[in-house]
Amino acid sequence: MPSNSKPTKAAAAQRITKLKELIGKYRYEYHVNNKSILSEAAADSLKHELSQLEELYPELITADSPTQRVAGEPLPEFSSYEHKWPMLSLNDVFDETELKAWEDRIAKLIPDKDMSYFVDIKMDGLACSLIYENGELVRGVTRGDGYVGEDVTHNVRTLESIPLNLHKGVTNKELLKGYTEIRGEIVMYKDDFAKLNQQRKKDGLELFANPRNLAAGTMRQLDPSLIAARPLHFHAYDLLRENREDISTNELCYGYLKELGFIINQQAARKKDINSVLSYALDWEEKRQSLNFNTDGMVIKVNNRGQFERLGVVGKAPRGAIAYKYPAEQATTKVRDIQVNVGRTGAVTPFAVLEPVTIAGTTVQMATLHNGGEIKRKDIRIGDSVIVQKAGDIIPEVVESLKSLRSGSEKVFKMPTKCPECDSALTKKEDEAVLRCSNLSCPARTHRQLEHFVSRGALDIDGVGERVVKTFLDEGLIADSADLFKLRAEQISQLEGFKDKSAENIIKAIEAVKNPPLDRFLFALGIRHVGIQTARDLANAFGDLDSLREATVDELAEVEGVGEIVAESIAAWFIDEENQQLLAKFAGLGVAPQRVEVSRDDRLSGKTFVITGTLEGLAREEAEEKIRALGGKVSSSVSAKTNYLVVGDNPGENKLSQAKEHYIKIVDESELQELLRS
DNA sequence: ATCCCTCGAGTTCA
DNA sequence: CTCGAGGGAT
Repeated sequence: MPSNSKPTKAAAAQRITKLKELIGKYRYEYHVNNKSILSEAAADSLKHELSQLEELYPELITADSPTQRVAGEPLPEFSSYEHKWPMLSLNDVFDETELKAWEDRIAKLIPDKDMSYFVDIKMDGLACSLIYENGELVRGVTRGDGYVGEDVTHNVRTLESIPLNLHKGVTNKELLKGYTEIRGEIVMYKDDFAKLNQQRKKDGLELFANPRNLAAGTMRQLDPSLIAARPLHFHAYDLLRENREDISTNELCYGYLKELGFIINQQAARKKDINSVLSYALDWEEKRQSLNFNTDGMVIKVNNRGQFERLGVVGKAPRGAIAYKYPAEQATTKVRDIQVNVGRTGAVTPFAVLEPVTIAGTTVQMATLHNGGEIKRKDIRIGDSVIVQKAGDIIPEVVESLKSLRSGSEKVFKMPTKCPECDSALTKKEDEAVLRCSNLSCPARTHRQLEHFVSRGALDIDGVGERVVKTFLDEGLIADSADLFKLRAEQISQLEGFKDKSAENIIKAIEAVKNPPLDRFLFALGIRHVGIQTARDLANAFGDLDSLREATVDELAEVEGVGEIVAESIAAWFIDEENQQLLAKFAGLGVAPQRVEVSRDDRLSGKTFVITGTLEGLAREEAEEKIRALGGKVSSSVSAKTNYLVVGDNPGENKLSQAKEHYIKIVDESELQELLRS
């Protein structure tokens, strides 16, 4: 959590006031205007900070603090409707210990031997209750504050997944008589959401924030025809009757819901004990990305509905059910500082140093800010409270700064005008976003270039990574990439942390890459705009280093994928005096790239592959290599021209949904192997 | 001139 | 993984 030292009482009081204001505003917008100005996770994070401060200074707790009350207000535009039975919320648990504590609590209250559980995915949508009289839909009501909701009958009638009449074929005919209430969640599927947003992007409209907000926003439209135009779906999870004996277990309940014509989650299942519940929940924590709707956890209920009733209600939540919440993917924290990094091309990129915060199970303390423009656009200042999330589940990103929480001591960050490494001037090209160090031999650039040279995909020297490169540079053993080939084992073994054996190994590894394939060597040189793909195209077109060196800009630009800008950049690199010396140095040390052989086997020619997720049998690079060897192309993003999407473990959501959209063939690893063999 | 596709560059943490 | 820019098709 933010702030590790204890704040003074005055500072805490000030902070508490601001937190209360912001959380209050969030609640108001959320419940009254159905607008989410913060994600639930971010709001939770702020509430957590608030309750921590209140714990520190209990005398600062007031009755109107968000930590003290629970309520919401119905929408003014719709008429309110009082729920016959309140739509309670659930208490949360976050880990095994808390889950087992819940089990202990209910076991004490009901010492039955035959306790089993019913588990379902907790959908991130809009809770809604449907009332049927004698089998006919008469009313739809939103959750509201749990006691009073909004009458959205006209709107729910437009959803195709909501039957206007309960299906007569149900095995329990009682359910078709009298009053029957069906509860469930209205959601928008992720692929539908992506499609809608893509269309809006094309039309230049502002993008929707997330499926839940869009579903909620849609339901509060007063014109039902607008709702019909948006793809919403109702997934049922509960059925309530005056006579509770009509349905004895939740498992049966789900069966009836299905028979009555409702969508239920396929993943819902009965579990015989709490350990099976836990492993099921953990299993879905990993697989949840593959669901077509968002979820932040699982709902666990006592399966027997009689037992559930007997357990009763504490506060605003039933004892017999619990929400097992997955770790949030968003949290709030503070920006301690903003610093900059100099990259291989001299690009200066700022990043935020954050108060460490746990997001989705990992501790985050840094996040890139991309460039000065980004900082300005998001108005991020040193000392700001910010919302941080993991983009694509891996890379942390600062979503926004919470301006209303500012105390006035925050500092505006200015991009430096001089290189932090070598003090040279920084320049920015017209309408380019990045700032670059003008000094071609800036030590930071040399350093990063060397790291690139030895990296995977480039020369890939075994045992030589970032750490070792830095040591060699600092100790003055090398000044450029060619110097690596001059190294002797005695020089290395003298350094701290290296033994004779490891020094030998490094020398061997360096020797082993003296004749790299031309494409890798070109890539390793680090010419601007020449990545591995372009390096490959160039290697294929020119065959050897000398022909490439002598090529004119026009000749270079004839290569597929190389245009004027890239051609100029390549020619300029070879003309540069220092680079010529470097190449001569390589030649003198016996470093000679191999000509590339063009493959005869072209069974996959004309086919474009994209890989997502982790493959089990072969490394990603190997797979790419094999596809290329057979004339296929491997691209990094899915488009209409992609032929196959190879899906491994933990696939990227985006690629998957785009592939589905373009009806691209999706293959798993074994199917890929099959393609490579046949 | 405009759109779509592809590639390069920079990035975090375990 | 995401963003933005370069290349090429239309």
